[in-house]
Amino acid sequence: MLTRLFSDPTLIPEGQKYTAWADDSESDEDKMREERKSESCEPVDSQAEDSMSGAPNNEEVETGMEEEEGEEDEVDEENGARPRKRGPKRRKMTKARMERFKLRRHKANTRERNRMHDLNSALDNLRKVVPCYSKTQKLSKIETLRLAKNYIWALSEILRSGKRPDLVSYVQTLCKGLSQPTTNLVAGCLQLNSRNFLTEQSQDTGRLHAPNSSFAMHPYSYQCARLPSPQCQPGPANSHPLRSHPYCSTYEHLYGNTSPEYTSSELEGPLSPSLCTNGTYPLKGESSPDQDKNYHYTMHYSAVAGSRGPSHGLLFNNPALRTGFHPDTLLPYDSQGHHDRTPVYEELNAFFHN
DNA sequence: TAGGCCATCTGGTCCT
DNA sequence: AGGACCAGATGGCCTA
Repeated sequence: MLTRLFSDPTLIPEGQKYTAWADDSESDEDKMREERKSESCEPVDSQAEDSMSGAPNNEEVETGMEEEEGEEDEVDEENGARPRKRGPKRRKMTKARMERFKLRRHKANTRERNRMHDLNSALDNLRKVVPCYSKTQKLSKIETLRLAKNYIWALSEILRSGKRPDLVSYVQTLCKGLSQPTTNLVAGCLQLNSRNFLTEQSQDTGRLHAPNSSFAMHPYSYQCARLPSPQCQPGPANSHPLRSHPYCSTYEHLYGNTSPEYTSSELEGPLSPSLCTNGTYPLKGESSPDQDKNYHYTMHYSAVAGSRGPSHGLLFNNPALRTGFHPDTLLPYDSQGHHDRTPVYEELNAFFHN
């Protein structure tokens, strides 16, 4: 690869590993890529750069780039050949200019890589603060953004209305526009029994979209029953999944049981088999006996507790919160351990149960 | 094997 | 001039 020709380890930030750099063996694919790069290597050098280059004409490199030179190469588009390129004429590449171009390109590639890594890092942080975080089964970028948007919207509605949202509506809000696997994941994280979901959806539409529902003004359609995520399914014996799963907080944990059909007995009983009306998207490892040890999902509500300012006065102006709940004691998310926010959960839980 | 997701390279554009 | 940002292209990996 071209970049490898100029691979300078000092240009790679410490602690960052890139596949392209880590792999020292040059595969056929790499060679093909290099050839492709050489073909597209047509830098337009500035006059200044040209003047800097004191290379004599006999230093001109015989490469495919010179093919762009001359009128004879500007082929008529109607003939189906390459379109005539605009801009200044390509200058012949001397070795020195070629070296400078490659160095420039290499530096730009490094910057771009770092930029994308920063972007991915930020995305990872976002994954941690939206519901259903998992280190082992990450949400895709687009799904993370969608879920984050829905989550923000749901929290905003809670703040605005000051009411406990309906469980199903809450899940619907979170899952709006998400893919089926992600929807299953979120629903599973919320311990939403798929049978209940179907029942409520088909029989209780009026309640779901009742005027007093926090999420009633944004109805949307669903195509499939939401599967209880295997990651949060009940463990062996009579252990409640929420109790057996230290990182699996739930809607009920926070808001209490608000759905008539969503009883604790159903929660504690065996969940119905995985159900999907369109028969697709069973999650990987759904029936795996050791599924619990492989997945750890969290539900996050600290954003509600951490909200401040006049626009979020609802929670903190609530008398229930004035007793024993001190928002000033809350730390920014980054300064807290990710799984170390139990007191916040408890206080929020107390608020929603008052 | 097709499709989704991702990392990387690349050239263009805009800004400082 | 150089960096940031962006979008297109490409190929690898994984899964249904």
